[in-house]
Amino acid sequence: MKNNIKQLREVRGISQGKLALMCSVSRQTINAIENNKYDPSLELAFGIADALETKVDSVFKYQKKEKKRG
Amino acid sequence: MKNNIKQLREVRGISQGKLALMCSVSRQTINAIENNKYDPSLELAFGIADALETKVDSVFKYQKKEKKRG
DNA sequence: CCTTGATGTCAAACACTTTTTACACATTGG
DNA sequence: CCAATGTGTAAAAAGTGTTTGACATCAAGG
Repeated sequence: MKNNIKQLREVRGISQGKLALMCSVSRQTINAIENNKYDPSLELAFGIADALETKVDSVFKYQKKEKKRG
Repeated sequence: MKNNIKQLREVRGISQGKLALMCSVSRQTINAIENNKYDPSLELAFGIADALETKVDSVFKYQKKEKKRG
């Protein structure tokens, strides 16, 4: 799964912390998702898309699962 | 979160079991999601949308969280 | 009646997501 | 220097999603 949260965030001038507030999650959660540590829950994916005024399908793109490394 | 998996499935003549196979998850998982026991992971949401030849935003609609009852 | 396929439900176990707390570095401005 | 803001990272604990195995109901057909 890849996402363009960072780009969408930056053109809107929203920090990770602000986006976290808008989605009611921790700043670390947004940071981890942006950096592909893990995928958000479906609910949070909708929250993020909503905060960025776009669609889930526009923020996230599915791609074959990448195996986790060490 | 609500979804129209059942309707999308039925117009395509796909059973819960078949959809489960297409998504590589158990039949119970599809059943539980259809019956709003819980929301799928984002990855599975994409898998379901894909199997039903539509978009995540078309299959699932976000709505205020419903508190769990005993 | 018996079998088969589709659906609904439960519980235990396991894997993954999220929170919390804490520390690090860079930049901006007093 | 010191404070504030934005970002990256880590570990433990809590919460959520998924699998497996089991059992129940309903409908269709031998």
